[in-house]
Amino acid sequence: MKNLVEIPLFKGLGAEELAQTLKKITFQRKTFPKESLLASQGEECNRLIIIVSGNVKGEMTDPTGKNLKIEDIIAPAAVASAFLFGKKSFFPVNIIATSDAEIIQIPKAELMRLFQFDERVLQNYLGMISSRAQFLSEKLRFHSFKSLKAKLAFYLLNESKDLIAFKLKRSQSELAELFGVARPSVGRAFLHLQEEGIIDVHYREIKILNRNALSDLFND
Amino acid sequence: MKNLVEIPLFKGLGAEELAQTLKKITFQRKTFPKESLLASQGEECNRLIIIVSGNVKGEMTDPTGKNLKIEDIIAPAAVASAFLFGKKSFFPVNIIATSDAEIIQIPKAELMRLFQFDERVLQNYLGMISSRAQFLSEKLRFHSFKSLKAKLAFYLLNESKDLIAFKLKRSQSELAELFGVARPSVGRAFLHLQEEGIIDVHYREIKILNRNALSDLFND
DNA sequence: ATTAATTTGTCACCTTTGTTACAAGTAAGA
DNA sequence: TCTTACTTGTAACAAAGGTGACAAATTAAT
Repeated sequence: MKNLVEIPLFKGLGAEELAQTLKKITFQRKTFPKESLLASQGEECNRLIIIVSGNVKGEMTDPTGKNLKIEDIIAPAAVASAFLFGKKSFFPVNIIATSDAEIIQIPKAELMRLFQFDERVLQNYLGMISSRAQFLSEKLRFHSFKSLKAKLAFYLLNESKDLIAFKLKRSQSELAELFGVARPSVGRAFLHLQEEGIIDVHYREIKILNRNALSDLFND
Repeated sequence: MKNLVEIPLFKGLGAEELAQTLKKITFQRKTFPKESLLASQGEECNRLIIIVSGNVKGEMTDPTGKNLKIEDIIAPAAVASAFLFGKKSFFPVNIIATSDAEIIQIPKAELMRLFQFDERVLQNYLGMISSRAQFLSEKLRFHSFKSLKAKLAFYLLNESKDLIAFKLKRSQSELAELFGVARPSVGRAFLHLQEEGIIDVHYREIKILNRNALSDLFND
């Protein structure tokens, strides 16, 4: 049983302080087995769900029936925090446990009371939903790149962190899923970048030979 | 001089009530002439900027020095609200007035005080960021539809509002821009749907002949 | 009603990505 | 070490969408 002090929403509060605060509100604490559904796309979002331990993912179902993974959420983190206060408060994605997961659920009204009790919790929550909006905004910018090569170039530049040579954290299959394209297409895109002398690829080892050319690909 | 009661952040507050509340905090009210810079890329985002009247744009300077317009913001609206409390608390773009603009600026700490004075303001702010996230999420879901036909089918079903025949609000060129494809491709997609007997098209007049087939295009 | 501007239909050809398939390379465990 | 599972390289063909062009239809403006 993980300690709730480690949760971002409660950052800055001491253990005893947190215990006292939590006594004032009503909330649930429960566990979900791997692969189970915590919430489904379209369901009413009337509570804050926080992953205390374990991992979950947000997944959108696309028209061909394939699932497009939007995000991995690794404990400790909140789910659907940005959708709790909107006009249409419905989950935008299916929330699925990718491991056994322990969560807490706080009803919306109780969360508001929590904000009144402790300004730090409010600060934390504002930070969480703001970061979420930033994340979505970046994801959208990413999807707006027209060609696969542009997406790959953007991804590689971000991954490289100013290093010339580095190792990819994901397989080509995972990249294909992230980019929403077929796996061989990712292979081809790597091949093209290599043929153009922009990068050097050997399995997951990447060497950036022409950083400017790489950024030109998405800075049209 | 626009009335601040019309601003979304202060929705639900009466004029007198709002005046009293605003007396308790420190904030700036000022005007910017057309083309002037309200905030620059990289600058710390430590205040909420609300456009009371006029229009501004967000513009990004890319590595090669070109300016790329990211977003238009039309009064009344908040600027960079997700960057005030987020992890990356720097303006990601230059904020430039595209007309004479009247704004108010509330320092972050004063905004927090405002949240304490009036829970409705907090609710409004939470709602604003939530709506933004919902907007982004829907946009993302739309982009996740793999084929143009799926996007078009989704769009047509949403536009139809249970009617069999209706008139499109947008031209094919506008749809092309919305979908991120070329204009003739939109025309082809309409043609295909017509050839398949799913819809009947005559310029902007649309008749849905097979609603199920239409939803199948993005539902599986 | 007539003209001008915009929108739409459609064509031919090109590029990118999807699909399927199989061989070869790599990593991790027995 | 050897085996097994997974990842990568690559090929051939299909399908979707991009591009540029032009005519025809519609709408807006005079």
